Amino acid sequence: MKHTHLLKSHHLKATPQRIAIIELIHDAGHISIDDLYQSVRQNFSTISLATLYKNIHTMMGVSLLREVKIPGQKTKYEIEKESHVHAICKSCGRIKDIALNPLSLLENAVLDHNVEEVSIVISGICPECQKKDKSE
Amino acid sequence: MKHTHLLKSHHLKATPQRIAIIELIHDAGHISIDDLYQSVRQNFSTISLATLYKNIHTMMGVSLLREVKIPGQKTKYEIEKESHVHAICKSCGRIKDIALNPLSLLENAVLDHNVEEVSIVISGICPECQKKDKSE
DNA sequence: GTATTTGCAAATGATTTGCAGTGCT
DNA sequence: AGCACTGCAAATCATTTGCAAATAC
Repeated sequence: MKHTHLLKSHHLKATPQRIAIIELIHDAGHISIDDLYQSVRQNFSTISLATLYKNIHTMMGVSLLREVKIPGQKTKYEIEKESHVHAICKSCGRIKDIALNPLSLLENAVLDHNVEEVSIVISGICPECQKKDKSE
Repeated sequence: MKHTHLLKSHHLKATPQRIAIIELIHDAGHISIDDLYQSVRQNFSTISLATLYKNIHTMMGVSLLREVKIPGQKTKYEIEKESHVHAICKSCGRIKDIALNPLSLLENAVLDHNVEEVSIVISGICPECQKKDKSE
């Protein structure tokens, strides 16, 4: 499936490089710049890292991609979708998405009873800044 | 309070630089390398970034410090303590720790009803690797 | 006294920028 | 046609390494 529509719907020009980038990130699930670069190069031997970085930032700007930062790993990127948990294996390094619903969490985390570390980050506007914004 | 005992209890030599580093991270809660460097320099004008990095890695190695990676921010470091949630304000950038208990979560997240994004990462050993390990 | 740590300088790695040429719509 | 995108090279920022001198225990 060509991901042209994903780009168009986010008001970005659908260049072949971008289509390839999305295709690869989609297939990989989560991918680092290096791995992405190696893969894209197989179809676009002349693509530059600069182009990759620029596109990734452009796509993050329109909420098409999301940065995944994990302790001890290089930054990875994923297609933005509904909130989910990232489960990392300390042995093989693979990342698995777990849906945010009780059954799925139970099956994956509790029943496998192998969770060693949890890192939760939430973001929003803190109460102080909410007050400030209103008074401006 | 001198954090000498923290170092000793983790089997690390208590150099004045290390004591200052821990002191500052403790006071700041979460701090980036840059900010830490600027602060430490006020007491150790000759300290080098290399020393900072080396010490931070040494201390992470013995689970005294922990890396905090947040989308869109530089890596920060904190003293390792019981699991907690990091709440980031998108406006002022400040990071607040929220204890992992229902009341605290309710008060901070739900009652302030300002959570825009959630990022959860769990790590452990995946079922496949657990099997592999057993059979080796 | 010895092994570790420090601080410097230099190397490496990651990301960004400027700009001329190209290509999408 | 016009503006955004690409790719190159160079710049910048982040992190690591090697090594001689200093220091904790």
